[in-house]
Amino acid sequence: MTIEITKENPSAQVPTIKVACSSCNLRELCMPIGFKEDDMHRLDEVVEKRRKVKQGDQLFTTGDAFKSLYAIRTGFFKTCVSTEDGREQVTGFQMAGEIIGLDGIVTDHHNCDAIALEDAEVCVMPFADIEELSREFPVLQRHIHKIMSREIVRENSVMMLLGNMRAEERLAAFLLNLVQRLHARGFSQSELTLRMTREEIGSYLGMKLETVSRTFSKFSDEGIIEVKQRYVKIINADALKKIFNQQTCS
Amino acid sequence: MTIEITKENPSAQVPTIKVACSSCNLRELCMPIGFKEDDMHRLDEVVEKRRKVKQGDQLFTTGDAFKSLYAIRTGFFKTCVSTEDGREQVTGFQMAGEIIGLDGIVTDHHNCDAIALEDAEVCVMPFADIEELSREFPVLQRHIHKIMSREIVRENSVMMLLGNMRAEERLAAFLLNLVQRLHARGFSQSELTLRMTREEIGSYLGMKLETVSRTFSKFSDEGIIEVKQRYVKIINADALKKIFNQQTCS
DNA sequence: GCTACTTATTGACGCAAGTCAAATGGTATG
DNA sequence: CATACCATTTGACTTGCGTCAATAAGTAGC
Repeated sequence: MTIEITKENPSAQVPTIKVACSSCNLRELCMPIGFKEDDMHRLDEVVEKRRKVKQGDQLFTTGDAFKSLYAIRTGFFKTCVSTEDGREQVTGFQMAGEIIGLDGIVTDHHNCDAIALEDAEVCVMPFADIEELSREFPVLQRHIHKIMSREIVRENSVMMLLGNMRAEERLAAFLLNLVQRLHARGFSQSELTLRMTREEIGSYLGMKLETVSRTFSKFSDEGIIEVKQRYVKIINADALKKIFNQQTCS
Repeated sequence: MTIEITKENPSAQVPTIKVACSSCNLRELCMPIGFKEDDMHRLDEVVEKRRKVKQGDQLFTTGDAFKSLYAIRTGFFKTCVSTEDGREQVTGFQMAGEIIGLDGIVTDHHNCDAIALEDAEVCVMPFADIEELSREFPVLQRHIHKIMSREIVRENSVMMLLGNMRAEERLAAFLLNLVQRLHARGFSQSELTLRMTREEIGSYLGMKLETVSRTFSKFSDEGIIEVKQRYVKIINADALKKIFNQQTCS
């Protein structure tokens, strides 16, 4: 039995209830397109239940048994890995419609931590079910492959960022990527509220929080952006793109 | 029809000839274990043909249509991405038994260049066939998923390297990873011949070739390794591991 | 074996980003 | 609404690595 979750029925949003992808407004972000109407309801089987994660709590942590992938329904996450001596590397920031947990497939245990940066809700998708259904539906199979490939390609460009770029380029790339993803979700193309601290941005971009702060201030002084704590407004997107793309001088 | 390729029959190793995974000595590296004897021969269908790539040549390049994954049979590759202004980031080094091309799935076009660092031979595996067969064989399906997940996890640790570690730690990690993979292929645990230049190592590790060279010399002065151009001998693996793991002082 | 070219090593110096530190602004808690 | 605690900003100083440059060691072509 499937219970439709709507804004009008918020009390239905408890972890143990069956939920439907077929009626989810994020479907086109996390599910394949081109499904037939009939098959769509088979897809609903993938989502076992929903789970709420409070800000600051972990969805999973390194070493946890891997059982499911998670589609973010609401909220914002960071994933990170740590060295033995406690240094932390943020490996990504994830928002609604994105899938986390792929790191766990290879060893059957998670290889990073996923932490909610704001109160969040995820769809729990048992990986065994995903595999079974994707044997039946080539379009789902292809979709899963694309999601994993996309993550590989994303990480390639982060490596480029970390290996070759200077602080200003990194932050410009970061901001552009963030607004672009937010825009795809119906938010503003020029304004955003950061869900992470300067330290977390710095960890992701391979720089110290002071350098992040200074670079924000520099962009602000140059009239490229407006910053007030977590609020950022992009005044001159072209200037940001120019910093990111060429940095011809040097 | 399948023609078995052996050392005794080298003339069979031309690109257009059908080849067999079932008799390949690298099978346990690139193919799933637990296949039944009968099914094993179905697996042979995956490899369409072999392809030779000369040192310095590209197996594929950014923008090429994606059609196949490649299993490296012999030789050594680097994969890299570039910025518009020509800066290059090496995203990985791949050796026999490893799979390249996963970057192409998401957009149906390759998103990096794969270049042979020595004469190489790869098994061409059309992705459509892989997908079809993996619908039939869950063990193959799971294997593909694990390979992609492994790549994601590997890139996570490169991000840690690039974002948090100092030059010595990066090079120590690099050397340890390389000998470990070579050892798994039956080579020495303590000696290796680098297939890449200092510049390529530097690109991978986010440092300049001079810094790579200096760090090699420093390890050599400290008696941790012996270096003569591309030849490297690890004298004190524990010292390397210590540099990589803690770097407690700083 | 000579010439030309690529790769690697080493030194001297400069700078982008790190470190340390202090002040300020925000936010949560009782 | 006062207290405590973070997060952020900014300044002063340090440093690891980059840059530039010269030399040496390999390697390929003729």
